Amino acid sequence: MERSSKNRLNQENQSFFDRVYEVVRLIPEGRVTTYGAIARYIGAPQSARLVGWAMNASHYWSGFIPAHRVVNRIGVLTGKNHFRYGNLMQELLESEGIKIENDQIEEFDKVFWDPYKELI
DNA sequence: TTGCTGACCGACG
DNA sequence: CCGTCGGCCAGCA
Repeated sequence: MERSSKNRLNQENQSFFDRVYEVVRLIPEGRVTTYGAIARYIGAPQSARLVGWAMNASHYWSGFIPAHRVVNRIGVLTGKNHFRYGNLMQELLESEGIKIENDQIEEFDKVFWDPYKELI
């Protein structure tokens, strides 16, 4: 049998999901980042969709993962429907001082936190 | 086992 | 300014 893709590990011996969670936990309170930025940072620039999938799976994670601080590249709360109720994601962000209008983060460029720049 | 599908993104036409 | 498409990895039928 060929090696299953299921347990494929990258060069740092961590699964793709583990690396995603690691970065998400580093997002400062009151800041947000994007699926694509995370994907780029962990060396898989074309795997932005998987970052979203990882957020979906993060509900089963025991630790705290601030999935609400991850939005799409233009600052829209595309993942809001995956939270326990409709506007939980927005409430969490607003409680951290982020302003939102029609699922769009206002002044997105000011709260955007890019791991590719902030982390070395 | 194969074959979708997804909280995305960039490239094309 | 649209719409569409390929790609990446994991999970499920």
